[in-house]
Amino acid sequence: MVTLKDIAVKVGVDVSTVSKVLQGAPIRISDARREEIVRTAQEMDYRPNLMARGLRLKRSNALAMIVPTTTSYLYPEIIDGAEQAAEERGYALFLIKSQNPHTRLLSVVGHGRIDGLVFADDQPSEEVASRLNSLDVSWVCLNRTKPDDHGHVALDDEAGFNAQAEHLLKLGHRSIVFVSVTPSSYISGLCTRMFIDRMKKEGVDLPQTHLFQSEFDGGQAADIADIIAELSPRPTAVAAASVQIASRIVESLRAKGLRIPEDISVVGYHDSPTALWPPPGITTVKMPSRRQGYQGVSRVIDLLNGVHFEGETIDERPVVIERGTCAPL
Amino acid sequence: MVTLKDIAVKVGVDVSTVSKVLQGAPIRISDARREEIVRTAQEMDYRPNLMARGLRLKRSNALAMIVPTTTSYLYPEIIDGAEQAAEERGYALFLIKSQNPHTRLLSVVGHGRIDGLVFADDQPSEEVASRLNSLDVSWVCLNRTKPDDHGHVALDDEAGFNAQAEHLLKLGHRSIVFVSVTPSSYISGLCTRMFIDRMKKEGVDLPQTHLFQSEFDGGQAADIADIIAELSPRPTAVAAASVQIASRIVESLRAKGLRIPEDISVVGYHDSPTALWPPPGITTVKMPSRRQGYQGVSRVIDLLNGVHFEGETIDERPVVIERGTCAPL
DNA sequence: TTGAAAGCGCTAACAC
DNA sequence: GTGTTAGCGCTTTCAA
Repeated sequence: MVTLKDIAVKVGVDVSTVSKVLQGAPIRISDARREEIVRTAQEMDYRPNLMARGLRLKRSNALAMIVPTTTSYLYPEIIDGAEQAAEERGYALFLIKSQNPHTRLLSVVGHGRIDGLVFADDQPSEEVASRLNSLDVSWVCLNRTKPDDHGHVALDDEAGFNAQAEHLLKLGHRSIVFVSVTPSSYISGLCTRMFIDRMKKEGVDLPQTHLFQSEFDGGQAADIADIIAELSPRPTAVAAASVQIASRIVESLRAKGLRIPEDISVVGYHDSPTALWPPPGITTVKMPSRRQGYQGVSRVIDLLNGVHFEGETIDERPVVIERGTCAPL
Repeated sequence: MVTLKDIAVKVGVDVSTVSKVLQGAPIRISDARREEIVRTAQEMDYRPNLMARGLRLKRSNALAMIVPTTTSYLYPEIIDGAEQAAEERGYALFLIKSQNPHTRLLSVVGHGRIDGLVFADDQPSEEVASRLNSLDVSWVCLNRTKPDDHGHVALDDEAGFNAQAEHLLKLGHRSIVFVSVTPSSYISGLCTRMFIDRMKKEGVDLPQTHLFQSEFDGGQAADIADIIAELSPRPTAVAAASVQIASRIVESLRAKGLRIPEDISVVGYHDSPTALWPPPGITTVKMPSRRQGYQGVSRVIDLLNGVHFEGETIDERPVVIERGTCAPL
């Protein structure tokens, strides 16, 4: 392992000089010296000892993002955004599989090993949260279980479900089914309301018989599709709060002999590889998940630098990705 | 932040004494003292500074596992096993999303931040491998692209495809299709051969027309199912090298009006949540992936402790999970 | 322009 | 039984 001292000895200067030069600190030094130091460091493949630096600076320059066990298809995008932000700001980003309770998390994050955390899935319990604070670990959540919690980086689901509703309305649909997700966050519990409200503005009422609930991964979607197929009069469109649900519904309705989108239009929510099945894919509302990951990391780093932060909603516009499961009435 | 010194001052002893007591080192000290030190540490919620310890010991006690971008369904099991091993041996385990090339990996692993790596997906390039070695980072791979590479923790796919073949043979099938995966590792390139060899032992020959290749995630499976359905005489069983492929084939064959398993039996490879679709799920060969993750981490830790390691094949037996897509001829 | 020195929190060899 | 001491590699203040 090559240290600052090795370089210092080789060049014939003091370690502190090498340290300053390598950091690009604004010191006055002859260009020749500076160049020689930099070159020598490269030649020797010098890599700073992060433990020593961390001990001195009380900073590890490492972040971790907690992601769920189930390989839910939203996370690759979030992770990509998060990694980009981390890289841009010179931080290392690790992933930790989320587990409940988060007790093991504390020993992994440890003391000084990780500067900040992004909870991409669930949220820390009161106890874990206060331990994190006492360990001086900054953290933000991407999901919300309560409206007024510790700083969050949330998606604008109101805009998302608005966009979904508008897409169907624009195509002329008025007899619509909405399949929400089992509440797992503050927002998912409200999605039915958001969708209904937007519909009501257009004078479209959704009766109770047109409201369903499924697991995010599409668990009960097949049963729901059975019921939808039997409704009379048959609705002309189905909006689902996840693309997995939409995908399953398309499969099930087709299996019953219904044509999608000719007989019924189907639209999902969020975009992911799942949305490509069945081919040529599900029409869906793409939310700015990548950006959410990016901002999550950015905000944690800001917190570390003393920049206060109350919470944030990503204002990038939702985009309807048309893949052929929606048609005009 | 509370340090050893804080405790030492409070109790009225030296830091080194506190250090030794808290590590449970075999020193002679009065029980009263020892008890007081331990109690005080607890009361003050002492947490060792991992940077300081790491600097001193030249060990971070942290490992990372490289997992692929695509949320392939095998990984949850591998990760679970890996985390268990890490926890048992007192290591923190982080996940890093695999990326090609691995250049960013080096800066994330840094110098001293991570003691060892498990590559769960691909393998490091020559260059990255040599950098890791020069950084004194131990590593193992779970996959193999070459037969005689740096120490691996591999699955016994020979036994796996044997078990798959035997299951179909035992049910009386003799006209069989095999769908392999696009080679991504040393083993996956050989899977067709393993299956065929086992079949040949029983006097069953697979003609070229009965051999297909698909992406691991089932990409081309629908097209392949189309061809299978038209084969004449129609084969009585399909063996696939992934459960995703099997799942897609079952769906496609059923969509064409064939009954599974009455008309054709289908068996997958590996087990995962995907195997539950379509209900009640796909009959498959479960490989010891959990164990593979566990051993991967164990071996890295062994390497760190100077225990040499050439490579290993998990000898836990593959198990056929019967879910109803296979029937006797 | 450059160097000396202190110290981050911890461990371990050695002294008493 | 317990304390002294040195040092891991780095940064930063202060001195020259």
